[in-house]
Amino acid sequence: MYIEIDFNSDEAIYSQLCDQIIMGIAAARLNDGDPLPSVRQLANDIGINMHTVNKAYTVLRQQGYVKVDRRRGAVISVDPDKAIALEELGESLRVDIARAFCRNISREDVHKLVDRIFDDYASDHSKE
Amino acid sequence: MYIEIDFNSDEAIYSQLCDQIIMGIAAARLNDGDPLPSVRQLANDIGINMHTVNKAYTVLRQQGYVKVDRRRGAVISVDPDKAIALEELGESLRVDIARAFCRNISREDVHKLVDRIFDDYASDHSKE
DNA sequence: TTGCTGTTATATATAAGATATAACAAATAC
DNA sequence: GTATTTGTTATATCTTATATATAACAGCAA
Repeated sequence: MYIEIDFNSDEAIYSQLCDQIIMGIAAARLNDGDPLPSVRQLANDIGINMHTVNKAYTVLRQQGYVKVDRRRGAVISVDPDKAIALEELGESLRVDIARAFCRNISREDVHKLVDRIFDDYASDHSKE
Repeated sequence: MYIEIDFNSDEAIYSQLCDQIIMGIAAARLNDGDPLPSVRQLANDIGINMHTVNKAYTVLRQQGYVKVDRRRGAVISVDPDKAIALEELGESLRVDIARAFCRNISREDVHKLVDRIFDDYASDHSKE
C-alpha cells in the first residue's frame, strides 16, 4: 500500500485516504478480493490515528468500494452502480468545467485530459 | 442573481456561493464588468450572514474571478490563467474519473457528459 | 450630511476533523 | 484452553472550520 498524505492540504486526511484507495482500484493496484491493511496497521504505517483510517474504511464501505469480512478484515469489493455514479460525476463536472470554461480551456483540452487519465488507468489495468 | 443554497448540504455555504457564481460566469449570466450585489444585500436576499457572503467574495477575488472597486463594490473580472486552471482541472478529474472507472463508466460516457455540459454553457453564451 | 461600498475586529456557538485511551465480540493461531 | 488480531463502539479532548452577531472604519456618491 503506497499512500501519500499531504498534511498541509485543506482536504481531510480520511478523504485523501479514500481518494487514494479509489485511484488504486482504478489503476488495478487493488483488485476485487484484495484485503486492505488493518486500521491499526495502516494508521501506524502512515503515522495517523486508527480512527482516521476507520472513518475512511467506513466511508468506502458506504460508497460501495469495500466490504468487511470478520475473518479477513476490509476487502476490496466494488459494486458497479453506474446510474448513481454517472449522476455524481455530472455534478462534479458541472463545477469543474465552469471553472475551466472561464479560463478559456476548450472542449478539446478537456477531452485530451480525460483521454490521458483514462489511458493511465487502462494501461495500469493491462499489466495485471 | 438567482442563487440556490442547499442548507442541508455538507458543502459550506460560502463554497456553494462561489460555485454558483462561477457557473453563472460560465453560463454568461454574469459578464466581465457586471457588479455583484453588495455583501449585505446578497446576504439579506439569501437569508445568511454578511460575513459568509464576504468570505465567498474574498475567495473569488483570490482565485481571480472578481475584483473590488471601492465605488462600485465587487465586479466580475476573470483573469484567464489557463495553465494553472488546467492543472487544477487535472487533479480534480483524476479522482472523479477513478470513481467513474470503478463503476464501468466508459471513456465515451465521460466525453458525452463533457460535451453536454460544454453545450449548455456555450448555448447560454450565444444568447447574449 | 446621509447612505452606501468593502473591510476589519471581536466575540460566540456549532460542527467537523483528528487524536487518545479503552473496551468489546468474533475469528485466528498457538 | 490462551493469546492475538480483526472491525467496531464508546468517551473524552483538542484544534480548526463554519456561521452568526454586533460594531466600527475609510472611501466614495448623491
